[in-house]
Amino acid sequence: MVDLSLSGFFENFLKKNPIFVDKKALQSNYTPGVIPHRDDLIKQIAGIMAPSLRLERPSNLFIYGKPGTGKTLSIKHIMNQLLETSKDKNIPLEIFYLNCKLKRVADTEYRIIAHLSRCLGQNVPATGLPTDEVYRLFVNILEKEKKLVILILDEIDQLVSRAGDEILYNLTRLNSELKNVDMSIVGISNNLIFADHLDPRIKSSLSEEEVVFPPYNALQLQDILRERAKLAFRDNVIEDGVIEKCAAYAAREHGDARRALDLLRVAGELAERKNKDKLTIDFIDMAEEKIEKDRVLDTVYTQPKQHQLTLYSIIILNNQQNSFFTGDVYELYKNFCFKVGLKPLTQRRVSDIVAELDMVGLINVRVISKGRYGRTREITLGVPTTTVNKIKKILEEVLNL
DNA sequence: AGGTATTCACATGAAACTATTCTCTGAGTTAGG
DNA sequence: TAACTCAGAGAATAGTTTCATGTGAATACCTGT
Repeated sequence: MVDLSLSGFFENFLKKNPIFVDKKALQSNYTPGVIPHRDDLIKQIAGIMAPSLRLERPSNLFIYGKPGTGKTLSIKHIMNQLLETSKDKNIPLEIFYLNCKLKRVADTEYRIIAHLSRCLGQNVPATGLPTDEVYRLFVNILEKEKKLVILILDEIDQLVSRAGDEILYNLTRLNSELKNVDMSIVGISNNLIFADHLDPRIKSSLSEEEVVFPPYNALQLQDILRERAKLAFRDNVIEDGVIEKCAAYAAREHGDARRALDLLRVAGELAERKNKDKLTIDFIDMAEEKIEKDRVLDTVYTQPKQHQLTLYSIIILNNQQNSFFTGDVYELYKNFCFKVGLKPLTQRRVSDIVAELDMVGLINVRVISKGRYGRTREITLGVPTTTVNKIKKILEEVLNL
């Protein structure tokens, strides 16, 4: 009986008119043919990069902009164009794009150099070599022939916060040591004030040129969404007002185009799952809720055990009293450690964990001074109550409490 | 009353330590000539 | 003698611990009126 109904289900699924034509167009790794509302910026950057085609070293460039403002997309676009032209004209130009956020790929000095060497065909072990040895290997293989290298470091702020700014210093210095090769560096940062606490020497040499990507406004977001929706959805699927609402939601969150596209895609998926052949406005709200919930549950799930236990203690405390502090959390946390058979960490560490949980947005934290009674963090949960219960369940399961 | 000093309970920083993963090297072992 | 095995040294890295210093305001303690 079961398989009968199921095969019917699948048949139905295939028979009905799909909402999507090409869902890829809404996914975050999709590279569109046109990048709306970024012409000026792209031209500006292209102008800065252009000397590379004459084998002159372009100025180092720094690009700022909030997430989802088209930085990466634009620079990749320019990069492809440059490479194409250089190939046509036989210009020895190489461009490396590195996303420094990627864990275990490009988030330390060693790894960046090792990765670059690998791109050049030099096999470098993941560990075991001294860093300067890796530098030597890199320089050796790089200097084999005369050429121009452009190094694009995406999310460079992550790199610096993780590994310090000596890397950048070394890279700029490396450039002056290279004989055969000219290298210029393009740094991309989500953080607008990132460069402020950089060593001034590094800052001045690195940001010879600066470009800022402003957030999209709601109208621009609408254009982007329409463009992509045309590719992704079947004609006449989207009800009036859907695009507008989607754009409005995302514009509220500092004009993040990626978010807007996600919202539209998830809304589409929800509509499809409900067997609807129209994408109506209320799916946007549902999508918003679902995205947020998925994000939260996913972060909870991927936290290390100690973090999970800390979070669990916070949830329990939150149920018992309406205001509590680091010390309370630590006491309860120790209890749970004992119950679960985990070795408790020091208060110092737990204090950092609390800060980390705040960073990922699971909790909200405020440093307050209670005068005579010390200075501590006041902790509140940063997720809606319905989700909290779900989190609690997950944690109890994962930690088998 | 008004002003200053204390004091609490952590926050925040820096350095040192630990465990793990990995390479490289050279000594010892083995198999084949 | 060449090929192989294996232990030990040395590196990078993530996650902690240890030690040290910082901090904001409620309270305790003065002081002169």
